Amino acid sequence: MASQDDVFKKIVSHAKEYGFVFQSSEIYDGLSAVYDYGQNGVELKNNIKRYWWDAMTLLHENIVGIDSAIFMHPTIWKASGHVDAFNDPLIDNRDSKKRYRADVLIEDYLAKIDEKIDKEVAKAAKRFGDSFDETMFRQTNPRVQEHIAKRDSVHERFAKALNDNNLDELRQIIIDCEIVCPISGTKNWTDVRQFNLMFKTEMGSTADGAMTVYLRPETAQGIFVNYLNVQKTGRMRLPFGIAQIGKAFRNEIVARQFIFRMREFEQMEMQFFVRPGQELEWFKKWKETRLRWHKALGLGDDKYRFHDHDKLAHYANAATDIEFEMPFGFKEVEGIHSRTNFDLSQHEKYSGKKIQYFDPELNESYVPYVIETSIGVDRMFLSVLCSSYEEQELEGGDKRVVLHLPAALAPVKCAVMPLVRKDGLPEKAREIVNDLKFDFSTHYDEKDSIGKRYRRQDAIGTPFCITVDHQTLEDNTVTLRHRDSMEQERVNVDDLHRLIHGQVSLNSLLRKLA
RNA sequence: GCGAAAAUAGCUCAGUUGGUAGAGCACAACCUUGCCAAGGUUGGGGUCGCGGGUUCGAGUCCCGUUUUUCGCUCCA
Repeated sequence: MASQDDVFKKIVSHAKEYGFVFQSSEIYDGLSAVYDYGQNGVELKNNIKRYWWDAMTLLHENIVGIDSAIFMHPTIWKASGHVDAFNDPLIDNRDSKKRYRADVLIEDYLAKIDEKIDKEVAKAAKRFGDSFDETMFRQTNPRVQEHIAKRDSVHERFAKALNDNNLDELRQIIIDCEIVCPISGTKNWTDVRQFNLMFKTEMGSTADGAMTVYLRPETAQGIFVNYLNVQKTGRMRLPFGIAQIGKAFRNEIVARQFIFRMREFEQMEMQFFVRPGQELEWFKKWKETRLRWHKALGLGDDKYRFHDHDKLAHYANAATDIEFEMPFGFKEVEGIHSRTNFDLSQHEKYSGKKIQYFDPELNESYVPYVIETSIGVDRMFLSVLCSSYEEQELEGGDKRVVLHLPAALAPVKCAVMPLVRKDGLPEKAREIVNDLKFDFSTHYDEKDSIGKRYRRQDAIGTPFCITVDHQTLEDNTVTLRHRDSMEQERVNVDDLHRLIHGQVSLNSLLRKLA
């Protein structure tokens, strides 16, 4: 396990040293759980996104893409359940380590005062018998009056604190009322915090005209609210899917493990709309389709497993994760959910618009059911990086660090280098670059020894190195060096394009899926 | 969020009882160089995460804070 941690540390260092991932705002000490992609990272990430996008939209004629805004109408998050589920003021007891809703603690306390009053009343009623005047008793009895005064003053503070969303005041009420933890019996409380996972901001420039809007915590809702637009303008017939790639934001309480759990992250989601009753059949189909997409990358079939959910979310009737073996264990990379008609029905209810599909075969209208495939771009990036990283011992005791990236995902496809920096070799190499650069991301490098230059390319996962030597000037051939085997072959310059294209194009990956 | 550990050059790290901030690799320039991190010369780069305190003097001791990692907790 320790060596696994070491490997992960090395991968994180490597990611920084070679321009894949940097900590955000690093020169200002960084920002917790936010990361930037560097010059090589952005290329790798874009290639991953392109692989997914093409697999969805090119290979399925009934799947189209959209790009919805990050800002959405706030009511959408009420409809989806995101607002209510995560707006509670929470407080922890440091001794029992239990977490409570602060408002519930105070309400319980108020209820207990009422119980005390009722007890006093009951006792008096027993004593006075038929002549007991309850209203009079409540208004005049000093002990009851004391309880009522206490209750009313606390209730007033409580209502005001809730209304002002004043968390400090909520805590102060708990302290002042000497409310104890039901488990530990102590008053050792933390601050009251609101664990809303959604980031809030304001839209509109004037204070009174401003509206609270949220940064979306998932991209899925952007698809649901555009269901009608796409279905109608695209003349889509069920079953069909809508795909989207975009940023999402979650104010995670604990965000850790490098780019595995970030506060700002990117999702690739596809919502597939089907006839009610057929959803589980499609769920199964998409499980297989998605796993095939992962395995086509060749990172190792044994690195994947399904994790079926036993406990289902309120909106789902089946759910599974595709987990990938990271250096820190099997972790969720993609989720596949059968979301029923929950989301579209909720939007029907909250928007007042009819969101249905007229099925010409059944001759009836219904709210479609949805199968969702949702994959984290950054997690995918991490899984590719981790499984590609290798420290090799070479013959003669040399070492090299090589990224065995799938060639189609590599940030740089080939590097062209003159064997020596003289005799017209650099010029010839430039000539080759100027031809290849229109189709492939191509590096030129003439600095340092040839071995060193190979190692530099290995470290960022460049699949091919092309070396120009004196023979090139005579017969127009170069050596083509393969990253993984380190083997070289002598090929004609005119064949380079064809040879490289066959290995590095997305096309070659996509064909495995057909 | 709680507990623990760490932070020194781009990377990996050393830095003695508190006494002028170092190494290897990397980077830049020039020379040399015929295929897997070659050699030579020269150079750039660090207010030791940040802010206080103790001290004649702090990378080193104390307090706070930020970030990261690990365990627990949480995860619609």
